Amino acid sequence: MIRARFAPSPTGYLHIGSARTFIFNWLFVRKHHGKMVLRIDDTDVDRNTEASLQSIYDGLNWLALGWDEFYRQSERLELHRKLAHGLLAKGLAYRDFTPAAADLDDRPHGEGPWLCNPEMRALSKEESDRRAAAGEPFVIRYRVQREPPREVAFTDGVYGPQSKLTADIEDFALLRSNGMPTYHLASCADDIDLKISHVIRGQDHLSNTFKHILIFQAAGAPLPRFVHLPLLIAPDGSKLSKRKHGPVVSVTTYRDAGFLSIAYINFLCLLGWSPKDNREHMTLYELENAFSFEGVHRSNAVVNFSDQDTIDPKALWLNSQHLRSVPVETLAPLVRKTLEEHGLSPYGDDVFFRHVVDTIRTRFSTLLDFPSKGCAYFSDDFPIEPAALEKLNAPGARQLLRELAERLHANPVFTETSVEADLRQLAQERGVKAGLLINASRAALTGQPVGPSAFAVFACIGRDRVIQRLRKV
RNA sequence: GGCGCUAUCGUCUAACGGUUAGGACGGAGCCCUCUCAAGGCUUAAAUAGGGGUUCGAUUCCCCUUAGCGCUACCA
Repeated sequence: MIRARFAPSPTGYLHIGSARTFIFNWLFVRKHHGKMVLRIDDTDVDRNTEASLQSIYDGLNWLALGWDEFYRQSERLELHRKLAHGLLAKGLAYRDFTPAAADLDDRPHGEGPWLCNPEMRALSKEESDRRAAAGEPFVIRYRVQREPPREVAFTDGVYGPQSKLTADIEDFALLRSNGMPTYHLASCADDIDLKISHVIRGQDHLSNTFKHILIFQAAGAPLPRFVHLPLLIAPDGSKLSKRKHGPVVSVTTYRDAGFLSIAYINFLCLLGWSPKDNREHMTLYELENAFSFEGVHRSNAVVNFSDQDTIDPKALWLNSQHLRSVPVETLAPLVRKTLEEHGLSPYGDDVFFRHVVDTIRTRFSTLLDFPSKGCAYFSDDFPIEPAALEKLNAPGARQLLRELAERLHANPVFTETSVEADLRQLAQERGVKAGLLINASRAALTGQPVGPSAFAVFACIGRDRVIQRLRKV
């Protein structure tokens, strides 16, 4: 049984890189009919916030992929502590009574890496027990094998065979002096307990994996398969951070920019992964079928944004692709919701609304375009753009539009073809090019010089409003 | 400093030793056309550098360089 987990820690909003990790986990699980576990890694009490937990839910809910099981590490602390004390009892870990370094610079370094505090590592059991009983604070550290050093090895699902000597691994902490587990301990203890078969996470954990393997082995647990994903980075090669790059890195930014979640998912999948057959615009179903770790890259991928353009152009392009290709039944409710958020409500019934959405969506690239560029389709109160005004100011245009209004009024039939016939006939009678009337009509009806075929516009605005708008030009 | 990972157009990527190094976004141009998109076509744009191995290297090996990660009682 395939069991994968996504384990964010609530120390910030849902990060774009985390979202991609979640998506890759999800795709892998779904493809193999496994279970997706959402686990909140909240063992760092000082940095956890309710707000970031909420942001994680907001982001994940928007992606709408779902998960099968849910856990919070803070509710499983006994399990973690039990493992740490078990290792202590077996001599595989030891107490370190050295006070925590207040400053990172206090750490001993320079010549080679810091490996351990030999005095503490050598403390006798009796001495260690005595000092602990006396109430002296301590951290529990894993006792990494030193003499002789041995090789720790595993095969990564993306990066292939990996190995490291224990001589290069420091005696890392398992349990803090405040009794809280460290990330390494909690993560492994839970992965063991939750029977995680595949640990799929960011490449920043690749070197940590050796420590994790040591914990798994000490606990006598079978190793899961480890799969590391290349990181998402900024155009300057630095890692994406909110402080430096602003809201670009937050998932909700894309949601609020009018993205379809499938487009965002599609975009993220293409960062560090490829179906290898030149497909780019893919449905969720297609992604699910195409996904495999074979196609995952080993180098980091740049999210291409700038100060002026905070959205990656390819993401925008994919959004416009999905906007015009998702079933209109799927799109219409999203558009309706967006309109409502902007104080607009569609004319007519559902069928008519869908027709309008279907007509105008082909030249939009985000949901936000519906209330802005599409304003005239949902409200009588729309701005006239300067370029549209020019079309209206063409010689004779306004007069002809008013005449057209009366022709349409006189004709009980109102369809794209009937309107076209009426308009062309009028143009011919008055000796003007149809294009003049066509462009002026679009300008009058929508306030814009650009848009769908003018006759489609007539149909989308509706007979009564068309006549009303043309009469008052 | 130590250990590890990585390196193809501006960006995302394809090419599992033999290709005129392919596609996409973005750029430029053309076509289509009632406008604007879309769509179609064309075009500019890349194998970090140096050594090997090989008949032949984007591809395999080594070195250099650059970037990234870990090196915390953060995750």
